[in-house]
Amino acid sequence: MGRSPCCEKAHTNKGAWTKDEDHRLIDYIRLHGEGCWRSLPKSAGLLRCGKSCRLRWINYLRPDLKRGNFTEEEDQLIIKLHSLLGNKWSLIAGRLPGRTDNEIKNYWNTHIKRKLIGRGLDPQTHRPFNSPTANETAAALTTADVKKSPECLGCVKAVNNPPIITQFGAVSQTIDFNNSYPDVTSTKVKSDSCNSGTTTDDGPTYRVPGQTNMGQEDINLELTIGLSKFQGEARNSTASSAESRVVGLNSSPSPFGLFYEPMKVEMVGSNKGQNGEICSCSELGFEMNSKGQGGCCSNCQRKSGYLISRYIGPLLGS
DNA sequence: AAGAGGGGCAACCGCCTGGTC
DNA sequence: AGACCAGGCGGTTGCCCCTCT
Repeated sequence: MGRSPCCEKAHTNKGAWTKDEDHRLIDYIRLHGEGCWRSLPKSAGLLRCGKSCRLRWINYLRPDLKRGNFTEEEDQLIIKLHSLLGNKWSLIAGRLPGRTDNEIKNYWNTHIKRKLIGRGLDPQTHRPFNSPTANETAAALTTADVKKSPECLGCVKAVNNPPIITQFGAVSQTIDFNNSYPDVTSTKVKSDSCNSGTTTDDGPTYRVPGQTNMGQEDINLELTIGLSKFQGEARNSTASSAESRVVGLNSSPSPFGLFYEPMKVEMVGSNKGQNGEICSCSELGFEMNSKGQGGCCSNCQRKSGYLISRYIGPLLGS
């Protein structure tokens, strides 16, 4: 089945954007907000494809974009994230506020790739070129894996044959589920859509599919597994002095110790009554989104931000 | 000073996914 | 269930600019 073009290509401009076009787009979005990119060009008086407008806004015009060179910290973070996620630029961007997937992708291809090669590392596998297992290293979780199997890594394993995974290879240590998230079992975690061992008592260990330990010692990923600030609060949920507590979970916990959906939070103490949901970003030490309500995360500003924090936040530490 | 070559990056293309009807 | 649509994503292209000769 063919698809109709996203816009009438015969009457659209292409190539570099002019200042006038930028201003029209900015003004329109300031007035009406983002969304409905298909109809935006006509409404804004732009002879552009809706997709082109979206790209221009997201990659260049958005006011919260960070301009300038990448810092050494950002470099290291990108390398870490790429080693875990592969070319999932949008996920990586979700972890770097103010940076876009396109920017990171370009930066990777023009700078970091070369940097790693200079260190004798394969930029795709993050292993030394002479590593005998370099070719065996598969990409980390794919977007498709994540989207198709949001319940737990057990389901992801089913997508990623072979399914038996008993070791966490992206880090230099194995993760004991109970140790990495000791309170999951004591806070009545719902596991309504998957029963493939997410809350077992015998402490199963996991690894990211396709990754092994071999060669990892050559790259100090400095990954840590630990409880986040918010998890710490949840751990104290029985204490009367706690300001908030987890009262429900939309989904099961991951073996990484994260929830796949925003956590439902009941505020107690001085904030009583301001119940809502909290983005997993909070687990990384960020603030709860405004008024504690669910929806778009005020920190990451994008859905992929949720994903990144949900899936690998704890691996990176808070 | 001018042309060649390469790097950097904005923008485009085509495919995928999720939502709706 | 499947067709359709909008939005989103990763890969690639092509232009501009800088450096080198």
